[in-house]
Amino acid sequence: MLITEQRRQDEPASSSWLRQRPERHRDPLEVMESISEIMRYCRGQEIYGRGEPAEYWYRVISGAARTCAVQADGRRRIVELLLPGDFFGFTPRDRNAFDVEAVVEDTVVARYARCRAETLAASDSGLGQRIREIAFEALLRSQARMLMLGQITARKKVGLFVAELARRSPDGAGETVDLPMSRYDIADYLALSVETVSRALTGLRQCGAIALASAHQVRIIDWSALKEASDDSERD
Amino acid sequence: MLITEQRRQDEPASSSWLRQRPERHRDPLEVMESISEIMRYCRGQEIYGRGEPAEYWYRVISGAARTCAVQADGRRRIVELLLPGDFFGFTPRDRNAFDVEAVVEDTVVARYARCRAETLAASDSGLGQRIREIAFEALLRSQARMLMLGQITARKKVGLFVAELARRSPDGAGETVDLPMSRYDIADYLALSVETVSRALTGLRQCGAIALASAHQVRIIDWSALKEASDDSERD
DNA sequence: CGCAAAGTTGACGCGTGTCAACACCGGTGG
DNA sequence: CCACCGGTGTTGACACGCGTCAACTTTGCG
Repeated sequence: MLITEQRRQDEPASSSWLRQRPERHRDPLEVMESISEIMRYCRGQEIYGRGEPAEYWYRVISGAARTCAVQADGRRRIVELLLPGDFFGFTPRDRNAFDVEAVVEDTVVARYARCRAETLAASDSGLGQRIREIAFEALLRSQARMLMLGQITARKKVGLFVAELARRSPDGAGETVDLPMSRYDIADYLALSVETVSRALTGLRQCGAIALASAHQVRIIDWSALKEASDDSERD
Repeated sequence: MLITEQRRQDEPASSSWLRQRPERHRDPLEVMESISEIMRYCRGQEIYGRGEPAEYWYRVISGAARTCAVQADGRRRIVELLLPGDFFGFTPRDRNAFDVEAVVEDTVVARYARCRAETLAASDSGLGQRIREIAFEALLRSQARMLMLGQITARKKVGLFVAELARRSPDGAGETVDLPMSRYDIADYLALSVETVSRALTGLRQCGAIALASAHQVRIIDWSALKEASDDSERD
């Protein structure tokens, strides 16, 4: 199960965003809070850069962040979208492989000095296991995302993206989702052009799958139409 | 305990496939060999299935394996291509998320009972750290693969695929690579159709980037043309 | 009010999926 | 030995969806 699920923008500074484990055992992660530093970033601000020494592990507290890469042809690609509860900064080397930037204003992040965290994990095997589990979750997320990327039609990609965002959004499977990112971000995330993302969204709207309150507020109307958005039927 | 048949590939040293760590310290993974069981699979045979209890971690000794998923529209997708040295079976839940099958005949795999491995890691923090590191590597591989998937043209996807396979192939960056898998596998791996894969390969051949000895033997001629295969110049 | 960034919509060319036909290869049985 | 067969790989024809370029509208901010 996921640890996440819990975050809300307006959580107080405590560690209430840390999902409590089932009753009698506390989450081993709590011991890592002793070395956490809270950082706050502006919209677009770099959290760390590619090639820098990987000195920290991070966790999103509130807001959102993106993992960016620039490929040979100059296109930017967004490798990961990081939401509250997500860890990042995991790398097998001693240098970071990608840039990470804040997506929204006042993105708050906890960071943990890597060497100190490793030391903690060495003496607390429960913590070590928990971090492995978190890494496995990140891997599974990445693989699930790959399936999304492999979709043929743009409408399916965008539909699955909105659905996933809704599933992970604060109120669980609520019907309204807000897209914290710009169309450009979505395009780079799904390996599409901005125009195609825009067209896919209006297409989903015309199909009756979603409604767009504002450009960043999506209300999901027909959940199944969203996910299986291939039925090229309607055209209002 | 109970390693019956060591992989018979002409490995001289007992665990030469185990990456030696720098100097004075042995790889912590070696202690995990005490609980390894060696398994052998036929071409196409299932190693484990989606939804089964995740009881083991695995490592490819020789041969190759693929992580498969079937998406809603019935298409098969290959999520991971597992080559010798790669670990798999990592999942945050208690059930496997995907199917894994052997790609080539006589694929040999070591498996480690998950609970026993966790116990070992709990008492040997070096091992725990090493496993985290391996999980981070798997994550990085997955992310690198995503960048490959995000390429626009099929020729770039296939070119990068061949290049990566060459880089990871036994003889390092040798000039001849053999594709252990069928065109169908490549297609499902790159989210393309079989025909497009075939066309991309002949396109690369006509561009002078590669030569095809047989259908599964690729000789790399122009390395840069392979990677930046977008210059839509020649057409023999 | 005015400017710039972000988002939308249209027109058009090209790459890829699809369907189809064919070539190639290994195995089987007459 | 050859005929037959199924699986695999290649090539062609065609339609459609996406990228690109362009123009316009909307939003946000001073």
